Amino acid sequence: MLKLSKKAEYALMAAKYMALKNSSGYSSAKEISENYQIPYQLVAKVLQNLVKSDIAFSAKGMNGGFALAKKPELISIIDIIKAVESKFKITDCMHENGSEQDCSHFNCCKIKDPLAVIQKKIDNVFTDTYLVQIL
Amino acid sequence: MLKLSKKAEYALMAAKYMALKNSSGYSSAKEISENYQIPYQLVAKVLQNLVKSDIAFSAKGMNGGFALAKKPELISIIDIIKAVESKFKITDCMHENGSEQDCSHFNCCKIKDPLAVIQKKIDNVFTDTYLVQIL
DNA sequence: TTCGAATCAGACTAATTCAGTCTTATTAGA
DNA sequence: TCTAATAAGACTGAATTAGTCTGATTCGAA
Repeated sequence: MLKLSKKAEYALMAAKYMALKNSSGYSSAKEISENYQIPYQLVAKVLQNLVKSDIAFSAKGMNGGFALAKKPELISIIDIIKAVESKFKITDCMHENGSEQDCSHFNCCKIKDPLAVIQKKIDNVFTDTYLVQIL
Repeated sequence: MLKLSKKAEYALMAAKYMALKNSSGYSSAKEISENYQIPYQLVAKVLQNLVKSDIAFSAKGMNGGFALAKKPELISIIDIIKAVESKFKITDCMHENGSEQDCSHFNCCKIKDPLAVIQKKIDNVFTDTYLVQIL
């Protein structure tokens, strides 16, 4: 319960790798996979997600790879995690337009509002931590 | 990801029910189940867990049931959640005596320490919220 | 003293989620 | 044109979670 997914962990690790490599060229998925002992396919997928969210960019072909799009001081880890995990909430209903679809208790729920307060505090924990702090 | 379990939700709801009922006798599992639309067996199990953790006490037999052992101002919701969920960590290794058993990366992990800081902050969010705040 | 309403406990099942693999396509440089 | 890289999605197996079922125990009241 309340666990981060492997995808989220791998995304943080990959971002860290690229940040440490700094501006010295691209990091390939294979390179990160081998250095940090992460399954190749998973790192590759996670890196693609980072590109889609404009946290990193990629170059195809030989000598290609991935690199951060911004400085580590400017990348909040909540953005890294959200790039790979859409559901980042303590309950299923905890999003805009939450409805009975998400939870049969939606209309009679006794703890929705207090949990929303807690959700906001947890969001802040991640929002206020930047990539540079995990290097 | 990062979701609370149903057991945790039900525990908070059950605690809230008992708190609202205040000192006017016992609340039976059936009563809570019907009022808050929670499966009977699950509420019953959750209530038993609360008793084991000294958050509530029980009375068997007819007219028996459950009641809070302390005032809602004195019950932190982290205790309610921990009563029903032992794993309350963002990673498997995030506990005393974490080892290679928990995660094959344990000895080479690049993000363990920063995640421990985040874990502590999340713990504080729950520790600093009391039952009285979710009534 | 017997019956019913309640707690207590644990095994079991079904559903969902998650981690990881496999396969194939695409791209660009040597 | 060959090779090393990204890109993308389907598939599988494992693990977790939600919920059910069954039965035992306890106490009070009729």
